[in-house]
Amino acid sequence: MKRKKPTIHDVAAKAGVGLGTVSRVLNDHPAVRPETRARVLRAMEELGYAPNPHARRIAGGRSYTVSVLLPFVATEFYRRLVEGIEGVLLEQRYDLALFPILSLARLKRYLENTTLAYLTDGLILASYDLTERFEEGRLPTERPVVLVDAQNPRYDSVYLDNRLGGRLAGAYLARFPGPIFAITVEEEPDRAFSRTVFAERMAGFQEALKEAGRPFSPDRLYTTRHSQEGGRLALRHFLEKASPPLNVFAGADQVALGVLEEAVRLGLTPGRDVRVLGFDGHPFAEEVGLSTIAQPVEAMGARAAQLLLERMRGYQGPPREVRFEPVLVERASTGTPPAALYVP
Amino acid sequence: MKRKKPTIHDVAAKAGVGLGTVSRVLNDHPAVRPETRARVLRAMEELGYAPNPHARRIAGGRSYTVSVLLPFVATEFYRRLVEGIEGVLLEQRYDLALFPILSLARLKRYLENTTLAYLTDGLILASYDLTERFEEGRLPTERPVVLVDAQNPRYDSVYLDNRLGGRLAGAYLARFPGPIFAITVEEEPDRAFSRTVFAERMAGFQEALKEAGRPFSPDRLYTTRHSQEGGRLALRHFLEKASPPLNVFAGADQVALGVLEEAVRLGLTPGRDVRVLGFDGHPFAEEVGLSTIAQPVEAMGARAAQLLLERMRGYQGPPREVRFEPVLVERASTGTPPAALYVP
DNA sequence: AAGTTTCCGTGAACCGCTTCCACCCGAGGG
DNA sequence: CCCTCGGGTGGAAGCGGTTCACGGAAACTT
Repeated sequence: MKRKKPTIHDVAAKAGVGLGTVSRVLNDHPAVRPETRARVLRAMEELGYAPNPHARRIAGGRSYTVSVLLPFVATEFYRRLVEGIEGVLLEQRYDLALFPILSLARLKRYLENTTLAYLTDGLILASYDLTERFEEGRLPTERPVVLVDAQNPRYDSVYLDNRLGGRLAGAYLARFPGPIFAITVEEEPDRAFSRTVFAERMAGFQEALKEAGRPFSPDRLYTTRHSQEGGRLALRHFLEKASPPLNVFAGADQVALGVLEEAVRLGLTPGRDVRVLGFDGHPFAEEVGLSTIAQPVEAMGARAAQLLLERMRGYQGPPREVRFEPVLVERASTGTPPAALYVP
Repeated sequence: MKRKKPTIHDVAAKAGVGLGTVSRVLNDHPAVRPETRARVLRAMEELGYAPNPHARRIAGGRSYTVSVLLPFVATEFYRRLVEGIEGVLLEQRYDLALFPILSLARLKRYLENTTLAYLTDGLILASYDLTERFEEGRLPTERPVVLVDAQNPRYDSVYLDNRLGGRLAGAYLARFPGPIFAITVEEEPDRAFSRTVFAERMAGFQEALKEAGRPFSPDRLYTTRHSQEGGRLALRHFLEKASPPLNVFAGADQVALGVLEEAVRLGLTPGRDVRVLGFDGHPFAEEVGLSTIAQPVEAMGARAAQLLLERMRGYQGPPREVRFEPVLVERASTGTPPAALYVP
């Protein structure tokens, strides 16, 4: 005896109101007396009613769902980003569907086809600026689009000033004695998509170092993938070139974590023998006392969601760019910085 | 002047037939004369018509979309798996939506809420046997469910015999002279979900080794994450314990790749100084000449999709278990195996 | 007190599709 | 030659919502 899902009719009957009224409650329409609204809401509650998004889509042209296209990369960054996006969306009774981009072929299907993904009300593109893969640099969709963790003149975009982050890192590490090394992250080679965030971080880093009178030589840069083990290999590599104390800037917290891990394993003291500065400001950085250039990932996600909501509600203005700034967070992994600038 | 999307009415008008006929063509109903069908199909083609899945869902109770819930882990495995699933589904005019499980909270939302995921016609759960997280060991859904890369008595499941794979690896490496090492993969600790595939592989491996009279001591097992760099660290670690030639079984191709990489970097010759055997049989293994225990990932995905299709079409039988067997693929990374068994 | 507004609410029409019943027509049977 | 029978087809009804024209009652107007 399985009961069918309750519909709007059931709710209307139970609350003793008309269909239209229930619908209005559902859509936050103002013309409903508070007590009526309450009655309807209670009926919904009791019936365990939830509107059918397909029906809403079909009838109203809106599905109350947005698609988030994101790289298929399991990092804390995307977890935080989605959390930020979701926070805002849920509050507005919107749902979100994630579309991991496993391959270029998948992406094309997402966009060219009339799949469910494509029938949502808006699109958030994370990290990849995929626009150039399409004609005229525009995605083949008529729905609003917002980019996050990427910049593009044609669409609203929310991004972090990675160069500034790199500069903060450079200026900070320049104050310490000892050689300075850096680790940058390379994407998987088979990914056709290019990203520039890590390159920007390193550029800013070297810039600041140079300005501080401590130019950075390329052989002190180690490139690896976005893994903890990469950081461990990097530290070993550095230790072959110089002896402690040394300073390491890692382009990503996860990699920095590997550096810390390996330092401890080798009997070195983080913050003294090896000073490590990460980039991201992920929760785990705090747990392990990792100094880092923190980026407000959740806030960026939330902002992107807001921009998209505005567009979905009809805003037609020119593309907006929202720039976020990272901040330096000092913790134990860099020890106590010298009061004065270090002069080599 | 943006044209609206064509609907079934437009197609009907253009083809000079009734609505019902177009719908029948759409659903492969047999009662349509071939020439009529052709005319309708041509009209669709010319109009660029694609049926609206929301409308189909609402009207017929079917949306022609299935959800795939999978771990948010960027590995070749899932790329292949999805490819296998998709191949079968597309053929049957089904669409698929991916739902990456970023966190436990997300999973709950996918299942408990009335989100899009939940409104598709069927569910494929990859890798995680999530059933035990719910009451009575059943997912809170009435749609058919198929597990892949996991086993469960309550649902149809498609899985690889990982223990057998490990045994194959053990039996094979036991034939070579020189010490035998192994690398296993550990999942991210914060993931609440447990997986046993790697443990099973290692169990089988040790079993076979023991049977071959070459028992494996635990200190020859290195644990790392699923990264290439992990393989590199492992090899370094092994080289501190023994000198070449040595034999390495890596629980995953990607890790094996790191071993090869590091071997070359250290001036060792794969297949002679270091014999490496991976697990997965991913395309890149062939490119680099990596011997491996190959699993038919695409076929597993395809099979899972077939099982699901049967269920969606009404099959009510008891849960089915489909077991796949891995096979050993010999390539250059293990060199030429001795004709006779090696006797220590 | 009667006419206006404003506020709430109602339910028919409709969104794009599936389903099912009615209907047409030609072939086979008596 | 009339009657079935059944394949092929058309279109109304309905899926679960949104929207909108419309109406009743209360609140303001003169």
